[in-house]
Amino acid sequence: MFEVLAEPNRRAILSLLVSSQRSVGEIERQLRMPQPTVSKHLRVLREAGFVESTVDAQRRLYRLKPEPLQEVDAWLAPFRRFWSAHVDALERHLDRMDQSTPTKRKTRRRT
Amino acid sequence: MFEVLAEPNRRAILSLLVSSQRSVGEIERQLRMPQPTVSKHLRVLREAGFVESTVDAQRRLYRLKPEPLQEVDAWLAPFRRFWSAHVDALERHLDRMDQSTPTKRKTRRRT
DNA sequence: TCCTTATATACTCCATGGCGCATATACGTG
DNA sequence: CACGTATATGCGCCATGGAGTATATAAGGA
Repeated sequence: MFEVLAEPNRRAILSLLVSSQRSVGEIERQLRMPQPTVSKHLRVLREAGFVESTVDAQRRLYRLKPEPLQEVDAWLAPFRRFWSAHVDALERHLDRMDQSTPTKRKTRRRT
Repeated sequence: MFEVLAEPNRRAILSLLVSSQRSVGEIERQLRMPQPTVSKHLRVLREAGFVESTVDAQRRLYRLKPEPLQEVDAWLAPFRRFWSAHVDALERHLDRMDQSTPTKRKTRRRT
């Protein structure tokens, strides 16, 4: 999942599709990348469930599927808790930097 | 950034650090990976700003830094809008699947 | 049917990156 | 200062994956 997103062109395709579905040719033109490249990346995205396609004459219309990105979002959840919990920690940190009153630290942090 | 996250061991390290900081040895033991591997991944994570370390005798204590993951979170934002907007779209889709009344589609989709 | 458009696939080349192993560096301790 | 512990780095090997080029497949139109 993250490997799929690691490729810049693929992220570009996803970002392009977020507004509306597109044909391969449209993606090719808007992102200025060769057609085989687009098709290959679409294949990867499709097999990973990031996009799906429907046939429209000779065109294929590709559109986003939410699930994989939702999983990424879910993976991020614990870290979101982490960084919101550390808004306070920053304050505590700044407090700790106040070495001018070096009283014995009582809230000692466990390792 | 996504390339850094593409590596499973690195994600494991991050997930481990979310609860508290750890030394290299602790990570090594808890994730059952050889020490050079841990150090190398930590290097990548450090250079990408995902973690930072402080010296504690011969140990290095590594802890999370929120910024890069917050960027990932930010990248995800437009897609979040997309999938919440498509709760309705799902209903419309199911509606469209009702092929039992195949009248000429009037809401023809623009490309 | 032939030609054009649209998309997918096959193949080769090359760069990148992870791993294992050995080794270097740094610090604390007897 | 010698030794053990903790961590970092260097090197060689190998697999993976992206780019480019050529070609295959499929559908529409004259």
